[in-house]
Amino acid sequence: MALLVGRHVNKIDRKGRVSVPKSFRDALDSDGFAGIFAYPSFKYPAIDACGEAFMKRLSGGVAGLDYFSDEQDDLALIILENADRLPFDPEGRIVVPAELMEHANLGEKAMFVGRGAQFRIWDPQDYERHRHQAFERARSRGATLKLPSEGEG
Amino acid sequence: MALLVGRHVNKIDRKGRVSVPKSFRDALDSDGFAGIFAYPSFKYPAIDACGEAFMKRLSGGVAGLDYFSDEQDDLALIILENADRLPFDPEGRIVVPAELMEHANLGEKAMFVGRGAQFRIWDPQDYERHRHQAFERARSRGATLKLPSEGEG
DNA sequence: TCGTGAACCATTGACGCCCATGAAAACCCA
DNA sequence: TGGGTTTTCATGGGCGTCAATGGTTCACGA
Repeated sequence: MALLVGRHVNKIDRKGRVSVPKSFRDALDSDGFAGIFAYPSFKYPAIDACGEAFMKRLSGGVAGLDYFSDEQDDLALIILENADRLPFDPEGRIVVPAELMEHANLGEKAMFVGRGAQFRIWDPQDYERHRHQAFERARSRGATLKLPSEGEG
Repeated sequence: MALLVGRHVNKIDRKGRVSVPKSFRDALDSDGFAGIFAYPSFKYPAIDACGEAFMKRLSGGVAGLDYFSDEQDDLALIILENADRLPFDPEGRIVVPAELMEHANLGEKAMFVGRGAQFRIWDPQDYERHRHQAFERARSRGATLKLPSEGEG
């Protein structure tokens, strides 16, 4: 699947509709279902989202996932139970359920943040704070990154 | 992939477009996506950039968490979340997002600096200062470099 | 009949595509 | 080796298309 990257701020209209960025739709629509799966993030006031392929990895083989450490089974279960299936309308928009709106503290705008195979939806201001903090932590720590060797990616 | 080397200064036009040096485009266009991925550098007022293959290594590293310590995981996330996918136009130019323009202190010109598998984009004057400092540091430290043996490239 | 939600249509503004120009480097041939 | 020619690359601007957005209509269930 094409990588989900970049940040896009879109408006949430009076009906609760938001356009999913075109590049995200393109990356996801090979997944079989024209829409996204969304569930509340554990660590942040944000919405985690992905396409059907990734969701199937969660539901099918939690065992095969390195993604989550010790409590991976529990987490996958919680994700599945809390996930919403949000189809695109003909213009590529979704309707964000009230529960998720509240969890992510969403108001007039929603920021879509690409994370490779998934993406997150934040309130733009919350994300800006979160990002700034993460940046500073990494900088003050003098963070370095060891990459997997070529071909393993 | 061919190595990215050399320094090139190109002009940023009124629309925010810059030509990516031809030699860089040639080295990257075997990556599957005709364009670059760009994200702000931690340590410098500069833009880090790479092709899709390199970005997928990062994305893969996040998904296969084993490769990363906690710190490295954070860092990879920050890179992924801050990355922009910048496609070439038919003339081989990209549009630099306002946020990156600001981070790298870019004005009328952009300097592309090859770094092997990636490259950086600097304001030409900032780079000159940075380069001078790095030179001095290395000299005063008596820097040496241990190379991997042939074949481990 | 009324309320809810989804499909349809219309607007606009940004972005990508196209062509034209200029400059520089590579190339060719005498 | 030097001059002339050709190709390629960087640059600038105009224009068309499409993505994002807002409103209205239509279908269906209560």
